[in-house]
Amino acid sequence: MASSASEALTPRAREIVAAARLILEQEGPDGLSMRAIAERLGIRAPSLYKHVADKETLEVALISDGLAEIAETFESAAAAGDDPLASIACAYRGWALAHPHLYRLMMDRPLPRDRLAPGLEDRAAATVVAATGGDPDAARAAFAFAHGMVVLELNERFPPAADLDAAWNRGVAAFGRRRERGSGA
Amino acid sequence: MASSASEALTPRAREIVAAARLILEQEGPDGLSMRAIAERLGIRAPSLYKHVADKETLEVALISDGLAEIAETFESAAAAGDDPLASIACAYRGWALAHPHLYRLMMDRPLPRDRLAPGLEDRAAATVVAATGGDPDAARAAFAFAHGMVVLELNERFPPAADLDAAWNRGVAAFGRRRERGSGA
DNA sequence: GTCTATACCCGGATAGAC
DNA sequence: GTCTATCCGGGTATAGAC
Repeated sequence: MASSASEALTPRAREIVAAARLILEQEGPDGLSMRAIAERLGIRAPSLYKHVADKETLEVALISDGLAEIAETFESAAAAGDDPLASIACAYRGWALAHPHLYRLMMDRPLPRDRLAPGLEDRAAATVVAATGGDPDAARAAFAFAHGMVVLELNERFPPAADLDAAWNRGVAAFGRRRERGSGA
Repeated sequence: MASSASEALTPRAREIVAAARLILEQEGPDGLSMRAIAERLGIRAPSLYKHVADKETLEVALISDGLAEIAETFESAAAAGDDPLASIACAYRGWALAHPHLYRLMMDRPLPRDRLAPGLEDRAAATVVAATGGDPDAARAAFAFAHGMVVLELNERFPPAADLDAAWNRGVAAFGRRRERGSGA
């Protein structure tokens, strides 16, 4: 199943993307230079340009891979528990905290929609919409809440003593599908 | 009333901060170089260092000023309408959309708490806590929601057709103080 | 308080040899 | 496909003259 945009790249280019990701996750965005990527592969920076057009292409590949991973994570989470929105929220937070620099790279700018695999963005969104009972306003509000919580947590914006789990629960409860009488199926 | 941290700076330093703010708001963070600031003031970059220690000090001043403005905005909003949380949310969104680059400078990193005027952060937070009926979890969730909405809107993350006002209303309703029977006073 | 000159670092990217 | 050499741009910041 082709879920990663970097699969359209040559094998060598995929190695370069993989090296870039390691550097990004370990050293942050300031460490992600073409020179550093080349060094990790044991070559010189100019050689990279035989395989990748430019740095921006590399970043698009990283963003695309991250999006695909989030979509997969959402689908697993939604299928797992009896409270899809809570499961998705938990998965979202977990993924973001596990990949802070990649998460920021993905979120801190407009999506390069014209360079992503078609349907990728919708795939991630669909599970959230479903979990909010098909209400797009609630889905967007829930997305905003989750992103806000994650990014404020990453940026150490809350007081150290703050109970972030409680705040998460408060938000998830606010946007969850209203339980219907009887079965939800 | 001393609400702005840059009031502790010399008059010339405040002129520099003002120039920096104009550049930041008009050209974004990449345009905010010491050279550009100096040029706007009709001097050379090295001269700035007679008045300001370094660039980071300048950024702290910008952040501090922005925080003070937000706190003032919140206080006015909370006092104005009959639904404080909705008023604050509206003020928050309005301020952020009016100052996108400054907003990001303020939010995209940990707060330099040790370099801010004491009580400044709490002052902004207090109105939100009050508007959520004193529930800190709800206040944090509301903060996260508002920040998420604003930053996703700034980053053009929602579909162009999305009704963001509706999403805002959905979130504000979710975190607002539960109306008590009779009067709220 | 401003200047010139400059040190020192970094980055992305290209040309052309091998 | 990799290399060396290099271009060209940018940035913060300091030294020392005036």
